[in-house]
Amino acid sequence: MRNRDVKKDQAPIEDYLALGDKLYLEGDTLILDGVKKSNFDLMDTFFCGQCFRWTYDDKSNTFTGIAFEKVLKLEQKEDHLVFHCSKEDFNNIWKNYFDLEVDYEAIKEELKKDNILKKAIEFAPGIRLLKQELFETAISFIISSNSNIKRIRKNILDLSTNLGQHIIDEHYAFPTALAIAQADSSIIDLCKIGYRADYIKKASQAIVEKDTFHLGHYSSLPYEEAKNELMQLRGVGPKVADCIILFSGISMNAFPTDVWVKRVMENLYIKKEVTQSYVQKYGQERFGKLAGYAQQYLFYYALKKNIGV
DNA sequence: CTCCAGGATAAAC
DNA sequence: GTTTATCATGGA
Repeated sequence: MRNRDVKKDQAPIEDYLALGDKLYLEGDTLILDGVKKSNFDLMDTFFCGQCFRWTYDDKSNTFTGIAFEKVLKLEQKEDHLVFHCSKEDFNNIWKNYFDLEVDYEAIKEELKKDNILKKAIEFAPGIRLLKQELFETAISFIISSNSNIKRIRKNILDLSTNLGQHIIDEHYAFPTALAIAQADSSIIDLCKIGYRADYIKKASQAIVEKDTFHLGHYSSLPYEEAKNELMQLRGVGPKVADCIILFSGISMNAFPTDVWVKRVMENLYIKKEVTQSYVQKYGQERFGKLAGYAQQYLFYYALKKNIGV
């Protein structure tokens, strides 16, 4: 950063009451002032397993990601974030993508009444739940099944490079449903998705045929109905459906239960071995409307602390 | 070499 | 309705 005093003298172009922050224009960047790692940590947010298209360059201390057909570069400073984007893109895309109008301090305060969650939250208090594009989320988590995060990231990068629209430099948008539905199998095979290649192609074809595959439709449905409808897609079972519901922002009541969440819940809460569906319902009932947030804090905590292994 | 990875599917119980 | 073998690929 150049000179904080200069920007402080300017009138903020917008207030963000949820964060208690203000947005300033500075050259061709935007400054979101008053953000500390304790309430928004880019590293933990991008690498806690909810998304797969962000990278970090430690030489420039810059995060680069692609979403909604836009490339964004970000920097985290001591008390502010630097957005390399226009005011229009910030307001139209990133403000919602980063969930900036939701008060995470209130959410964390509520969840920290639970002593176990308190430890998980204090381990990574800066995680925010991204509102990701519905189709990208669906395909990404179909690919995630029985895989690992490193490989998922490469699969999605390859898929975007081969089938997505070129944006700038080496960056490509996530492919459209039509692009995957019509893609030649030999091109998808280049991405080394394995047996999931058939899943994403059939799911994409079904999505192209549907006129209801959009956020508004699923958000208008009760959780169970949205989940059942998503599970009609090839490659979407209960866990993947919950990931789609949570990470695209359909409902924050979802509690995706993978091996790590199952382990941490069995070890720290339930104190015995149970089924996956038992853990999923238990989490939803225990954490209610905040189940999705609780899940992500617990998942990351379990993953990094190797709980239950 | 075997085992596992943010699971889903079809088939068997 | 609930368990179980199988699925393609890469890393440990």
